[in-house]
Amino acid sequence: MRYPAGHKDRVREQIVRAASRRFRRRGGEGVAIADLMRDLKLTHGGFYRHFRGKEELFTEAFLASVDQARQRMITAADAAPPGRQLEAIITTYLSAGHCAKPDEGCPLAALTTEIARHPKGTRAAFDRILHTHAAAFARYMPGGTSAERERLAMVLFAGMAGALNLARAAADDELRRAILEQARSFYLDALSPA
Amino acid sequence: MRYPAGHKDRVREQIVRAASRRFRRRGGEGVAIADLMRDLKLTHGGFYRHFRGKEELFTEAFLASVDQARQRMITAADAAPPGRQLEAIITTYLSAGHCAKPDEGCPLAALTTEIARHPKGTRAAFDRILHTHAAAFARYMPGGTSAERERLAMVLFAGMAGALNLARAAADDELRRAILEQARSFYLDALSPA
DNA sequence: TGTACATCAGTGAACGCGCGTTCACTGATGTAC
DNA sequence: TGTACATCAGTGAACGCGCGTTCACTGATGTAC
Repeated sequence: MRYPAGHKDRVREQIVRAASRRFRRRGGEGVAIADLMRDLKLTHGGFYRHFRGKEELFTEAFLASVDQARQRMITAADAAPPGRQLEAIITTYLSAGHCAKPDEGCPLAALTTEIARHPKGTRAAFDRILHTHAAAFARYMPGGTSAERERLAMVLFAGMAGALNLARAAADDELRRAILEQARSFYLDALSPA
Repeated sequence: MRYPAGHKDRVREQIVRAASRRFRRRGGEGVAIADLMRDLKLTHGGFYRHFRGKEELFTEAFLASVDQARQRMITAADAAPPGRQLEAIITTYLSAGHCAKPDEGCPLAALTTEIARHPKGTRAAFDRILHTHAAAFARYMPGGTSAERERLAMVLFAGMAGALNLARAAADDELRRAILEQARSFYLDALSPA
């Protein structure tokens, strides 16, 4: 073969990684296959050696970015002192840094609205990753059964994603800052074991 | 003139109303001017007698739908018994009916993510309507100064919008129902004057 | 009162552009014999 | 070992389509005289 063993897999991974960033920054319809491939020093024709089409890439990139975001967030949580992991999750998620970098940030914030408009197959994959995601965070949540804590994690992340999106939409820096701060104190209060 | 007085204003209003529904259902890039005009038994060329372009329509339709959503929500709140208005806001917003009808529902849920990707002019208009919106709901919020209650209203609506979007993205009906229910009890608890 | 002209919301063909996808081709390497 | 052929990731022209926008035109009514 022309290329060394593993070459194709590496290229595919690069496409997925680059796509996951672009999708988060610009949304599904704001990303062109040709631009994406050009960034990787490739041409658009080769794309179809790796994916059936754009929808497949979107789904795969979304799933990959959820996994990546989860790992980062759990790393941040576990770096916190015992008993303060949930606090670390909330303050990290609702930080100015996360707000300023949608392309490296939580794909639930950047893409959930449009996933609601995607075909059912994509949304079924969404259900599964959402479950995986929430299950991983359930242990940081207060409350009853693990199923309850899992649902609470879903609602917490959904709520924080909503606040992050609102902050990102704000044109005024001071308004953005105020939204993030208010959201941090709201979710910290709401989930403190009072 | 060919058309009676007030005709142009009425047509413009119809365009804005139809657009606001389509934008909420399909997103900004999912709406074609020609389709929109065809629904109103008009042709696409006439659109430019009313608007400078699609961006202007998007902004105007968004603002109009926020006003409309606010009026509906305040009507629902004020129909509740005294002391239970906030509860009415939360249960109405997070109802299965609202979840099932994005085109008639809250534009903050349907469009905030993509507004974050719009030009600064659009986002400045967003800041103003957000302020108006939150100020109108501040009186239902618990807590200190009116500025604090206003920011709390922003965070509450952002959070509920996040939960609504998550529920809309879910492919499974049971998951959708569970997200809405968990979100209702979470926000009710968090804001009950405990 | 009648006639010529101006107005302007709406029409629909046409333009230009972006973009997803297809396809014949390339060329380096692997394999068969 | 050498030669002919197969493989296949990547190339880039081309196709088809949707869509935002422009523009010359229509025709009913208002206005000037």
